[in-house]
Amino acid sequence: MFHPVNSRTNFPQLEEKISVLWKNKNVFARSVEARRDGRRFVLYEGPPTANGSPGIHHVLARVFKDIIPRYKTMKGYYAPRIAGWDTHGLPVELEVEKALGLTSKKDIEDFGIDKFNARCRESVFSYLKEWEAITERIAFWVDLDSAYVTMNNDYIETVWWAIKQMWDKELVYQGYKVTPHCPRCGTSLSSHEVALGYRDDTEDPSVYIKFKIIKGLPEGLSKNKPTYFLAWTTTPWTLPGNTALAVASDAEYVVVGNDKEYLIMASARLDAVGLDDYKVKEKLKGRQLVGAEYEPLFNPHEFGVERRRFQGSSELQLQKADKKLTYRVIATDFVSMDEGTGIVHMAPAYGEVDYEAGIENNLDFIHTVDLQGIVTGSYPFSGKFVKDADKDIIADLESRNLLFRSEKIRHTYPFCWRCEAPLLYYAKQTWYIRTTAVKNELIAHNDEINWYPEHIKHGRFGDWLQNNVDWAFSRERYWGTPLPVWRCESCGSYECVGGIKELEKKPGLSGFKEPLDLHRPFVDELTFDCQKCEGKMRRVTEVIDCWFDSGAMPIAQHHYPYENENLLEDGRLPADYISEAVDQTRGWFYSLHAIATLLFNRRCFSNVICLGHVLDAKGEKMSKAKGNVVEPWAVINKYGADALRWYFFTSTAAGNVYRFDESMVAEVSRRFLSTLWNVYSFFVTYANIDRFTPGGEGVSVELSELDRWIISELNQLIVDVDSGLDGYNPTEAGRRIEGFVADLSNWYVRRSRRRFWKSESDADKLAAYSTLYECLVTLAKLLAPFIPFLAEEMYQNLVCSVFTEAPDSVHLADFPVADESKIDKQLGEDIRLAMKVSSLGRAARSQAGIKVRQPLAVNYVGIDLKGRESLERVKPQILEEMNVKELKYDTVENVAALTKDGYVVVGESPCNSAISLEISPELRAEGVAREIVRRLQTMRRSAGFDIADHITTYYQGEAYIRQVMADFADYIKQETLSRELVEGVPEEGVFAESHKLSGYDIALGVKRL
RNA sequence: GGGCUCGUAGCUCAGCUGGUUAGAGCACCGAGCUGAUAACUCGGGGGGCGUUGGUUCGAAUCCAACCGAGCCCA
Repeated sequence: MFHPVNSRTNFPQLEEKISVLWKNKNVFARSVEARRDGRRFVLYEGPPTANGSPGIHHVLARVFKDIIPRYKTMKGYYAPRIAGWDTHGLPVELEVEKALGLTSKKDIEDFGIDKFNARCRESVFSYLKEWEAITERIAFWVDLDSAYVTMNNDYIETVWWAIKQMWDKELVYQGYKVTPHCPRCGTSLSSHEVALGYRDDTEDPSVYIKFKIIKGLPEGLSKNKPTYFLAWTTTPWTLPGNTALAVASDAEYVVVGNDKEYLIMASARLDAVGLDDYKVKEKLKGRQLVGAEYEPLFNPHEFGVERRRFQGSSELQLQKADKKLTYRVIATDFVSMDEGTGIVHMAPAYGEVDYEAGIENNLDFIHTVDLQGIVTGSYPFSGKFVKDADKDIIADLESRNLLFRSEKIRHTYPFCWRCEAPLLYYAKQTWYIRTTAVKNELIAHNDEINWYPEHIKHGRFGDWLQNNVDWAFSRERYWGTPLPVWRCESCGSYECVGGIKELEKKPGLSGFKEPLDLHRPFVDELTFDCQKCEGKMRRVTEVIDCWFDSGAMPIAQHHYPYENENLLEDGRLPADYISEAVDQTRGWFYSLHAIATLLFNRRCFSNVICLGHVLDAKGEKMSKAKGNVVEPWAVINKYGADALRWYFFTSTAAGNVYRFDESMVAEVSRRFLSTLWNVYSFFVTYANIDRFTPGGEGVSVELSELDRWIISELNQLIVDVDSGLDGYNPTEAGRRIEGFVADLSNWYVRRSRRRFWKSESDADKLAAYSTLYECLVTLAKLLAPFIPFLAEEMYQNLVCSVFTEAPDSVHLADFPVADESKIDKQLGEDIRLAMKVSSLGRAARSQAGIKVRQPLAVNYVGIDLKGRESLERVKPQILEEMNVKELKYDTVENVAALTKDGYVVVGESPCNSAISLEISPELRAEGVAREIVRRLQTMRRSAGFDIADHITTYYQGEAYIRQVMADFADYIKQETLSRELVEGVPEEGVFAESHKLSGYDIALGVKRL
């Protein structure tokens, strides 16, 4: 006996019950261990930060991370999965700053780095419980107990080791990077923060400056008059940092002159600048200006400022003092003709594009401002804040006749969202990893990766690699893996430390405290002796980008190479599979790829499903501000985790955006899960009535054609689902299962109903039970990776309750293997056609107003010869489904012509169907008998009888009814489980009703025996 | 501003190696069936396949530009 299954169920409740079962039986761990001898299958879990609650998009990623290893486990792979937590980074710091009311780096330092970092340490696990709860609730099977944590000493030590490896290969260097910088908070802002602080209508200077040309003058100009390039800026304070002018190669430039001077600018901007009273002397292309040299507005060497020069990368070389310094004109592709003069002032220290152009053109690089926004050096305006220095600079230029015009404009400018100080784009010293040195390898290894969807490979990710720039990986912050670089206070030499033992051996080490904490400020106190001089080595202040932390997880989670030293050989790197959302292409996907390439020159992962984002029902991004964030718990508690999982797997291709609407999950539950459940419940109900016990292997039963058909479909399904999952396409695989379940429910079970219902337990009935049983058990296994709860419920009841020797969880079972010899493509096509013809027949009946319950003599089908053969093979099914005595074939044309003989014809290419409206007395009587049966069935139900209850039926009626009751007595008894058909008034208390059937009055009564 | 993706029925999605009249599910309307099924069956309304060009005998499908959305980067 199976446990009785109600046709309705509460999925969330069921799931929680199953969850407990798994826990009690330790199923996850056993499912992994059982495959210990199998080939390894490695999932890397991209670590989330547990300082906020998990959102619906996290559920999406986690179920995709789950399904593939579950499938692989069932296929015999050894697939341990380790959870991980990302614990460092600016978001964590910002959260803590907010909680403590701190607004600047100075605030943090006053508060104390030790106390601040202690708060960060607490904060990162503030939602750990909730993360663990949801992970378990959605059945993302991952080892939470051995989770790696990026802030642990072992983890950090491996990260240090990784940096040291790169350091030794000279892949780490110091350069500059232009970032939006708040001079008051003393920190860079992320682009997200910058976006918070844009202000329209900001008043700024708008000045036109003259740069005097020294060399490369256009010919034919009077040598007596000076010639200037005219450039424009809204940030005069960056002018002392100017080291080049940029033009557009293809644009037209003009030389205009008056009696005192010549000016050069783009013709397109002449009117806007208002040089009407100047005469055009010459026209030329931008490229003709390239290389022309001009005099700096301020020679840095005269004001005690250092001058450095790019060497083709972010590295800079100090330049000697040069009294006759000149700068030159370069061509770039970003010169705008919508504002300014078409000649752009370039200050590589104070603009991102300027900086990039600096690298490309080996320009000079000059810093004239410090991090507080104060002008350095010995300029007349030194010591002033940049925005205050503006007017002094303008005045200075005017006094030297280098100012053409000075105005004010209003435009949009970014301010610090916390302190409202104007942001400065500022080149800061930063540590870089020279990823460009391995660019070819990055590209080559990307070729070895299977991307789903495929376009990411050469699209978003491939492009990113093609345009690779060195990784600026240091952060001037507090809560992160400290950069393991020490600098000598006296000679300035650097050393990189790659591990704790190495550190302990450093001569003169001081500040080492137990218990060791590799975070600031404790590492900052570790000093040792310089090997080159008598000086002391002190750690630089930076921490590293937390993307480096997470990108190092393949080795750091195993504390490589200090432990697990064989991890490169035993299949743990590369991973077989990872999955995250698309925004990780330049985040985690990249950091994994880059680090593995830099360290080991191999790819880091072999297959990756790159997920689309989850948007709200209107297609808009979810945000707290909009209030459209979907709370995963609400959905899970209402519909269950399986419904949500199924929605994520099948609603759209994984790479597309998800337009999340709760009603979609509801639909999934109704359409798919409850259909499946009802087939299951139907089976259990009838199997229990008939005390069916599955025979297991080796018991042969004579299958009917219908059985052979669904078994054929089932085996085809196994092939399809297997190849879908093997190809990292759960969507396609899931949709196939949906199709199968629809066929199973709406054709196989409907067509087999009578086989289950009939009283005698013959071979045919056994075949039906065996077949449906096989379908359900196989479905449970196929579905296990998708909807682990429901699959388990079915398996527990269908398999475990019968076969004590079977694995005690569906997740310990093997994935089904198709028996391709049972796939009968022809039979599949035959049935498909039978379904179509049945549909046409029903349409014809519907049009004629004749119920399916009324038997008809003949059904004409217009179809080609091949179709006739098909239908002939499955004829009994059609006869029964259509309730006709005979099926006749003809050409489509001839069948269509039957209309004029009073037939009703319905057609849909390539076939049609016709029925006659004539009904013989015999057929009419049979129809009435079926009406009576239906009535009695309904009454049984209304009376509250059990399906298997036997009854006595009472009837009264006119002669015709009595005749029908007599003629069809056996049939009626069998269908309604009536032991007797008694003519007469039922006794007191019997459930009775009166009806008019086909024009005849009838009174019926049913009594449970 | 650049890159990638997406745009097909009211909604969610198929179709897109070019080839009859563009499909499914849900929703809606009408009818039917009902002792497995909040299921099912039949019918109906609802589509200028984002727009505009081009290639072709033929374009939802290939190409180009544009528009809109999402993401990433400026």
